[in-house]
Amino acid sequence: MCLQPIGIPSAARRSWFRFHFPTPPPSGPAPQLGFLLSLPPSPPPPSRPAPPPPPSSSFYLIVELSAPPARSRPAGGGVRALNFSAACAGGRINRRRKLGRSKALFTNVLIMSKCGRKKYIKTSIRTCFFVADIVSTSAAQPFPVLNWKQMTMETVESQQDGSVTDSVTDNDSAHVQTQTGQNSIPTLAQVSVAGSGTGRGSPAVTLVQLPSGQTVHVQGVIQTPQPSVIQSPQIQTVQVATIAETDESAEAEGVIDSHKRREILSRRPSYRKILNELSSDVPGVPKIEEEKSEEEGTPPNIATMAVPTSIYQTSTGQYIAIAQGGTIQISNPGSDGVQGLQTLTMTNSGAPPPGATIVQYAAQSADGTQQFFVPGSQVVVQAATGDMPTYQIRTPTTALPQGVVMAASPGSLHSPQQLAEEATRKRELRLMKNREAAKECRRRKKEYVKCLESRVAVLEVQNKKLIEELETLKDICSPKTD
DNA sequence: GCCATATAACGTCAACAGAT
DNA sequence: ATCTGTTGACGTTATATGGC
Repeated sequence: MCLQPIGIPSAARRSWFRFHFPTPPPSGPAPQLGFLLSLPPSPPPPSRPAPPPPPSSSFYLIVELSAPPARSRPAGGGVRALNFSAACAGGRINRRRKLGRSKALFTNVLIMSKCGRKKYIKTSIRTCFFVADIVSTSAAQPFPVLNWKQMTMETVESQQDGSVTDSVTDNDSAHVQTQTGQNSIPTLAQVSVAGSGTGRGSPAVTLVQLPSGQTVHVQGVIQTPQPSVIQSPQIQTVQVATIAETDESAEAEGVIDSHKRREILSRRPSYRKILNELSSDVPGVPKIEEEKSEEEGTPPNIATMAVPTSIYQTSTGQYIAIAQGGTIQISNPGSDGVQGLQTLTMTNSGAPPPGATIVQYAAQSADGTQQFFVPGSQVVVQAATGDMPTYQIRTPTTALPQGVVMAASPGSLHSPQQLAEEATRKRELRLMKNREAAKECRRRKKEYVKCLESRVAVLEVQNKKLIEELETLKDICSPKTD
């Protein structure tokens, strides 16, 4: 299964992913729906089917739905499914009415698709619905390894009247029939609700009934298909140890230690730091890119301004072009020094797409003094030499362009009006940057939380296994009374 | 269908930390 | 000292959900 972003513009408020199955699901008679499941494990999955995973005593059930979104994904719409599992492709998981609002209670489900306003029908599984096996919880690979698995889903008819709407009864349930590898021995697992927390933030408890009759409690079942980057307790331990080693003065040790401890507790490391630290430890985890500037040679006789950071607001969304070493070449400056054709040379892919109309464009020079605002400009691909495409930003003006403002350095500002304009521009620029920063921060936080939840789920399963093992060993070792 | 509530994402502000 | 990035807090918005 490949994970691809659905065609949502970058300015969209949600990130949605659609799972594409390598083969279309067999169009067998309902309710038996067979399809092939794959997840991107590390290393990359072989062409299906993958070797059967080792037998495991427990698994996570991750429920997702079919029907692709009918329209652009609305805010909050269907998002509830994400509360429960790792990704969503549209549709939703219906909740049982009598169980309150807690997202903990998404486990007893019917797979349904919205076919109209507040009308839901049973639907075939087309996009994602998968069972992930946890096959490894070792220290070297402490996170779930998700394997390919061929599975069959069986929907259960409503025992009431068969109509599947919002009024799902308590008897409704979802059955997942799994077939591992070539064995094709169906094992039936029933998922039912075991918890009843209804408050915000109450833990999700899923009771998974295994074919053997064994039940497994799974809390906070969230799986990320990519390698997990949980901050492990070991890393925290190392950090503390390092701090302790740097304190050489025995006298001040207590004071400094407590001070540093306070520092550590007062503000935890940023998500970027955490994930980057982990990415260096966990191979295959992409690093969050740091901004670097790199010098570019510039042709002579062209007015050139280094652009450490450029921000574009185009008609199709906002783009932040981190012009790493990029330059803005004013190849045809007008009398104001800006009017005319500007050529933006980018060294990364942060530039707006060709054809995008720039609503707002702000560039700051290396010394932080000059800014341009060129609304209405258009991005045109001028040339693509090597890996450094060149874009032209065409201003729509004839005479002095509307909205084109060239701000001189602060030292040359005289009137209060100019100062006010400069302050306004700076504020707008900062707001724009902060807007993007907040978005990025939220994204990192979400990733971080997902990882933590995944870690919790793994550790709980591991804990359960260890308890079982302990009980078994106790039984073996305990002296027989009779 | 209406309404209250839940949820997720957003924008902004402010505080803080680190870089310059 | 100043600038800039990061993130918690807060209010807003849009939508789904559930009860009536």
